[in-house]
Amino acid sequence: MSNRFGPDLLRGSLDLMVLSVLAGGSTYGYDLQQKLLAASNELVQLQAGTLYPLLHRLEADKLIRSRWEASTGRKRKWYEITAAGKQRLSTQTAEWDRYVACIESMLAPIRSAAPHPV
Amino acid sequence: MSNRFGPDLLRGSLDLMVLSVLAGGSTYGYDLQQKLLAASNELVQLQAGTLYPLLHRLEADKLIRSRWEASTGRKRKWYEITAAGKQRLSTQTAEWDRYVACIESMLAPIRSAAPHPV
DNA sequence: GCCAATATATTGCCACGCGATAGGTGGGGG
DNA sequence: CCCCCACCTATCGCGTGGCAATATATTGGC
Repeated sequence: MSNRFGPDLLRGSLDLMVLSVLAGGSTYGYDLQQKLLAASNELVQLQAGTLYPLLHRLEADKLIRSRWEASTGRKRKWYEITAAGKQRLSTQTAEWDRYVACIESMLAPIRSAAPHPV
Repeated sequence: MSNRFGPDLLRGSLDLMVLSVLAGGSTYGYDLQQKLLAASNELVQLQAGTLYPLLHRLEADKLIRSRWEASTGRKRKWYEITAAGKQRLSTQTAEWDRYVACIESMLAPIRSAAPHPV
């Protein structure tokens, strides 16, 4: 099964989501996937082919940092948000807010156009 | 100059925006571009290479309908939303709402994490 | 020992925003 | 009167990134 949102919707905010989860504490890929699933009320079901390339991109951009760790039992690749990542999270959040406000103002007339009459 | 939002953010909601504008009345491409610019407070500056292919896609999907019209002076291609388009607008709006709620719930802990202390 | 869940990774496909480019029309100023 | 410029639509190629499919290894339970 794939994602409940279209791939296009996700595209704008996947980085934001992942960074925000990692801002709440370090974790590894598979667990991140589960956390997103839970935090989104089962709506964001990230595929492995989406998740891992994304993490690699974020790491290449120095927004996150990784380390192989076996102390917790199984060998897993733990990710941690960097200072640059936190900064990006902040600017991305601000852009997200502007974006939502923008769309909402465009949808306003539609919404008030009585979908169900008084 | 390009769009003020990244291409990825736009991707999820461009259809929604265009349909919502057209739901407010028929118009032609160039004017739609200006309307979006104005309605978004200059934030959504759609390029021609984005706008026209998008309109053609929406028309191919029967969500909008076009007609060359010269009665208003210059020859322009007028677009009108169809019944299917209105229906799509409605479902897309609902999905948008779920999407925003989802992201907002993920951002909530970040926002409450004292960006500026009490 | 076998199987399912856990865990990471890669490849190819495809959609689409964007920059660049092109072509045509109409009106106002020189 | 003609030229320029704003207007208006269109297309091509590029890069990005989500996704399905696939591969591979590990661990715990039965």
